[in-house]
Amino acid sequence: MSWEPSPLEEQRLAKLAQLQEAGIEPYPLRVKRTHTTAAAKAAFAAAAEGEAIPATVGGRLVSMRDMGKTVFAHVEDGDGRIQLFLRRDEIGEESHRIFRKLLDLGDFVQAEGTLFRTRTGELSLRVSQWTLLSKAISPLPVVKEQEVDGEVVRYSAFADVEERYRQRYADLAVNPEVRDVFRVRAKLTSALRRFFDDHDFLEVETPILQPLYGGAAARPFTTHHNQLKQELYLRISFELYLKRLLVGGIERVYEIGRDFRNEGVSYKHNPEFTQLEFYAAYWDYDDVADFTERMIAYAAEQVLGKTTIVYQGHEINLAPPWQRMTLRDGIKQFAEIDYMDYPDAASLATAVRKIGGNAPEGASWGQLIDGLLGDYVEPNLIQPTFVTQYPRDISPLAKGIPDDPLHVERFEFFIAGLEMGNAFTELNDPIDQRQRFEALQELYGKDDDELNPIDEDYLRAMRYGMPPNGGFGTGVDRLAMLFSDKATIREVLLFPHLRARDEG
RNA sequence: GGGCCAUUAGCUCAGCUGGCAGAGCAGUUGACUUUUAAUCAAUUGGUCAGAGGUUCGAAUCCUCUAUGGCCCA
Repeated sequence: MSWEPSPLEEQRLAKLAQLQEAGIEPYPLRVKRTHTTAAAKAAFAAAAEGEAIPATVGGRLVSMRDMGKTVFAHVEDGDGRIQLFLRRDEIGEESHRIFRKLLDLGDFVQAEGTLFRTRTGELSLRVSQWTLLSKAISPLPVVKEQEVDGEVVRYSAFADVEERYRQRYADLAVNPEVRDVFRVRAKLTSALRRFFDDHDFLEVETPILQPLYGGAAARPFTTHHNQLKQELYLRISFELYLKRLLVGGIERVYEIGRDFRNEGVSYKHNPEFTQLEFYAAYWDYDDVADFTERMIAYAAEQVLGKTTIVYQGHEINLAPPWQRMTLRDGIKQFAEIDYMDYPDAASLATAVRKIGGNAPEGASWGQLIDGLLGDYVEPNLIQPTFVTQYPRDISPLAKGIPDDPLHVERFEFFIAGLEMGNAFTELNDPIDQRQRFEALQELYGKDDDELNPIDEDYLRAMRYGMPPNGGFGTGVDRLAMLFSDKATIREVLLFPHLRARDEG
């Protein structure tokens, strides 16, 4: 799509030409900023009464009030805003005229002067000289603010959800609270890394382009290496690579990175999302659960300064210990079915349909149970909860519970009615693992496109001996939603996936 | 995949049972030397998402398409 200037953009292009005619470089190379807006405010606060503090600030012009011979304007930088105060008899007639006539909201400017308070008490910069830093051609949406009883009231805004995502740069430029969401997100990932680093975990990066995919039930994206003439998949999880590293002698390992799943898009799913996985040798799933609740509480403390958070109107206490229930008890409680009374898929499907539940044709026993969990249990788990002991046939990488042929040592945890993560006592028996993979092929057949191919190299690694270990995975985006009180994953992704649109 | 809703000026939105397409902000011109949603006066700006249909006449009714939102599976 090519760009046709709008009438407003034509006006600004004309101003750009006039600036150049006046000898002003609209995109200069160098900047001479001495203070951020925050530093300027701090310097003024620290100075003695009446002391003249010189400062040069730079930022985006976000408001202008032209009083004739006097102009008030606000510039915004990464730290905040400061008001500029320009008088014709102090900056010169030509400079004054150009500022009023040829600058627009959205332009970046630099202003030099001294700090003072205006009559109404606002800390401002009395400008002696200003320069243009960058001319904006396209008009940003104009957002006006007024402080009423300490509350900032916004009048007019940039609110169209689709446009905000498609033009996130404009969204960020205009809506400061959007920038805050991504500060929270960045604090979250750095807090998680710190927690792992403090517990002797090694951060690693494993292949995103993989010859085989695995570690989760999901359809992959496929791609192609031209020179090698090789089909490749974008990873759907890190699991099988991270566990290879345990074989290699790395005892505690984690990775934070991107996973890709070729599936539907929803308020909690994006085709690419950020995953956190860790594996620790000599741990079982109880150790992992203990670590998990401490990790999330630590992150909340670091990011938000407290372990009690409010999410979509629910007050949630993240401080350990979290409640724990078996999956069987959870389903008994919320769906009023004891699935152990229905030991095969057919009878369980009948029971599910009897309570009005969804039981797709061909669903396995474990898949039916997983469906009951999602439909009946998950929405009720507002306070953090570990749901433990999962059906074996949907958990091919988890170790079985002794003397229980139907269940494995696995938990998922839920907060605010959202599935937040998944963990097991990891299966480290290469013979059992092969049988599990083969059983899956048998149970789900070749027509299930969520079924992973058997990864022979992974089995080879296991045959060298894998220490007993506990593993864990969580969606970082969902944690970011939780910590920033956002109802959709798109609000915590800078550039969420949207369908392509014809732009003419 | 199904249902409901939305799409009108750069932004936020009105526009009724079909009858000249509007407001606020932004923009433009002018006034104003401490304003802050500055104010005052004047003023520009439209492929009413796209295509087709009904009608003397469609932003408005109907059909299809596109994109998005919400709910359901």
